[in-house]
This record gives sequence, structure tokens and C-alpha cells, in this order.
Amino acid sequence: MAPTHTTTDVFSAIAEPRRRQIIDLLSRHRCLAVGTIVLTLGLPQPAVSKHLGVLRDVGIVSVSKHGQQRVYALNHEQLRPVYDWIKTFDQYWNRQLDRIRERAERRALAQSNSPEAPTRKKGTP
Amino acid sequence: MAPTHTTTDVFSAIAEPRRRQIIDLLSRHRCLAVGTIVLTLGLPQPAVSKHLGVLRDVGIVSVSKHGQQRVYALNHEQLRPVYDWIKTFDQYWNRQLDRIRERAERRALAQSNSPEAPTRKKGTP
DNA sequence: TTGATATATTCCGTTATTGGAATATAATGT
DNA sequence: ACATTATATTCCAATAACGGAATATATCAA
Repeated sequence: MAPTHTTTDVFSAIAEPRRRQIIDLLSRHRCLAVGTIVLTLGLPQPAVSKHLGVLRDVGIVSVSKHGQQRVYALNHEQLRPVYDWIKTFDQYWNRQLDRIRERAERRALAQSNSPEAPTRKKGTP
Repeated sequence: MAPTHTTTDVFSAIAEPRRRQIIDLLSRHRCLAVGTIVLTLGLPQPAVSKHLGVLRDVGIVSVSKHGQQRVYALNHEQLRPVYDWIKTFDQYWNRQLDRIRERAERRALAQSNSPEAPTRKKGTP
């Protein structure tokens, strides 16, 4: 049948590289007018408007009128589902880091015990 | 033109809910045969095979032959780009939490200083 | 009102994605 | 060789997504 409606799914909304660009840009400023986004990213204006529309539908950004320009701001909370999902895997990377650190520390300890011993294997001399 | 090729983009690969289901399942087991995934998730076998194909192309999972079954395992590292990207926003949520905690602590402190004072505003009595 | 600027929307053509059914391939057992 | 099990692939139809050009809407200025 059909791909999962990007309009209702945060994961699909952030799948688009340019939408992530927009999000990244917005995250570095409290709010931005469409024109600024267009100029900064160098994308065609209709494209930006359409991507902002998707992000708006999902709730990732919100708009407010300021004169004749529309100012967009990022709603960080809406990105939390992504963080919560991916977060469950970070233990693997962190464990990996822990392992590396532990090994380094063990090695450093061995070094300090016998400064002239070869790095490789202590063995029984 | 066309949507971003899911085959080369981790973000697009994880946009599919059922693929996330498969990833979740695989993350809870060191490795799983296709048949097990089919039975566990209750999805049609061709669907599972196809989704696994996408995940395989992106490198999120890897296969090995065991008899006549293909055993899939999750490559956690491949999910890191997603974590790295979303992680840059977690400061907002955490700051929010910090703010809440700090306020609670301040309130608790105020309470302990004047146990009978109203919660609202200390003022000059 | 007219004109200019800022943004949104619509229309169109192309391509991708998904599910489902059927089929193909591979390994195993008899 | 043949049947069985496990998995992958192919074919199809429906739909959705994207980019680009053109156009519509809204706001402000003169």
C-alpha cells in the first residue's frame, strides 16, 4: 500500500535531510523568519515553505505572525520520542567506551607497576 | 523529484514503524532467525524479509547463515548518527528538568526555614 | 487603489515506497 | 531425485513524497 504518512509521524518528518537542516538551523536561533531560512540554506522558497508545513503539521515547529513575515520556532519537546527511542541503544556505545576506558586504565596501572615492562602481556618473568 | 533513497539513509530506514519494531526486537536478543521475527511480530514473512533487506542495505543489521535459516543481528553502531543528531537537543529537556528540580529544592529549603509560612512568596513580614 | 514584499498553496511529472500474492532459491531430510 | 522447510525476490497496484514553476494570499507602503 502506502508509505507511512509523514504528516503524523515525527520519524518520517525528520527523515528528510533538508528538514533536518531546517531543524538544525532553528535550534541555533530562538526563532527565524522564512526568508532568513531561505537565504541561509540557499533553498528555493516554496521548498522551505513546504518543509516547514510538514514540520508544522507534526508539531515540531510553530509559527507566529510578525508583520508580513512568519516567524518559526522549534518545539524541542516534539523531538523527544526520537530521543527516547534511540536512547535505549546508547548503552551499547557507552559500554563500549567504558570497556575501552577500563582497558586503558588497567594498562596504565600495569605500566606504573613495572615502568620498563613491554606493553604487551605481563606474563610471569 | 523523489523522496530520499531509504537504501542509503539511516534516518529513512528507521522512519518505518515496522522496521523500528524489528530493530527493537533485535536489540533485546543477540541474534534472531527470520522465522522468529515473523512469529514474534506477527507480520507476513515477505514483509519481514523486505524490511530486513532495507536494514541490511543500510548496515543496521547483518546476516549469517545457520543451516537453512538466516540469523540477523543488530549493528548498534550504525544507529549512532541518529543518536548524535538528536542528542544535540537533549540539553533543552534536561535543562527543563534541572529547572524543575531546582525550583523544588528552593521550595523545600524555604519550607524548612519557616515551616508554617505559606508556599507562595516569602516577602518581608 | 496600486505596487512591492513575504510566504503559502496548487498543479504537475517523476520516482519511491509499501503491502500482498505468487514464485524463486537454498538447505535439509528421506 | 523429491519433498519440506526457511528465506528471498519478483511482480503488481495504490499512494505518497519530492522538486519546480506558476500562482494565490497577505501585509505593508505610497
